[in-house]
Amino acid sequence: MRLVTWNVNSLKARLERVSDWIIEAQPDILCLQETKMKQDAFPTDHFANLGYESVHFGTGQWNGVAILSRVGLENPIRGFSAQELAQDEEARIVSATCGGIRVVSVYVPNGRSLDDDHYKYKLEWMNRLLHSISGQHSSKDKIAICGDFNIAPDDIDVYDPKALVGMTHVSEPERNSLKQLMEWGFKDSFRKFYSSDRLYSWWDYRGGSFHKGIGMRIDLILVSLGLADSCLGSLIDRNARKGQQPSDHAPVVVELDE
DNA sequence: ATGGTAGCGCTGCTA
Repeated sequence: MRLVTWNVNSLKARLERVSDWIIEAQPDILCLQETKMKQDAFPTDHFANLGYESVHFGTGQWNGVAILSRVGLENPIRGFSAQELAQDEEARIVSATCGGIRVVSVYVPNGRSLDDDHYKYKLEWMNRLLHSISGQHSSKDKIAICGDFNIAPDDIDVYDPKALVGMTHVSEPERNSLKQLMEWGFKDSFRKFYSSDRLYSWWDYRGGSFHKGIGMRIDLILVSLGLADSCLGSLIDRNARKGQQPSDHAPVVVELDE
């Protein structure tokens, strides 16, 4: 089973490109982030024609997360819980059971800067994610948290650790929030297969970062201990970051023996 | 040289 996460940076601007990629790459489950779409603008029928059931949680011009699946899609939940959504809840998490796996698509707040309130919100959001998962599951369950974490787990996941001291994505508190999730019972599926540096999933649009190899690995597929042994391989599709009007993120793929 | 680019939606915010 092929499980993918991809921050598409506007599904409206990227629908044709995303569709072409789906036809080429044949994911069984595809988690999307930054659809930047209202709930009813999501092209449900378009994806159905490609063979995918879907669930989308979107509120408009920012955020927006979705799951596409061709191996079933049950018990979808928009937001953190099945309780009624808070009016002002940002569209950053959606989950569904696909092919026996509880799949969670997340778009973790960026943080902006360490002295910004949005950074506190990022840490709180990560804490809420941990408690949402730990409150509903055992790490022996089959769970995959897929998405744009806006956190580079380690120094090898960024191009220049020294240049990023004092910035978001690499700070100790946010890395610790990710570590807590891992210690509860998740593995970074990509790092089961690769130990080297310079393997990134995001490159700034500005300054030709992609072609200079300046990026970060912030898009992760975390697999629960109950799913970790099923991982057969992983890759980041850098080709999807090339050409006309790419997203600034590349798709991250994991193959599961499921 | 704290610039640079992209998307949304219409002025500046977000990333």
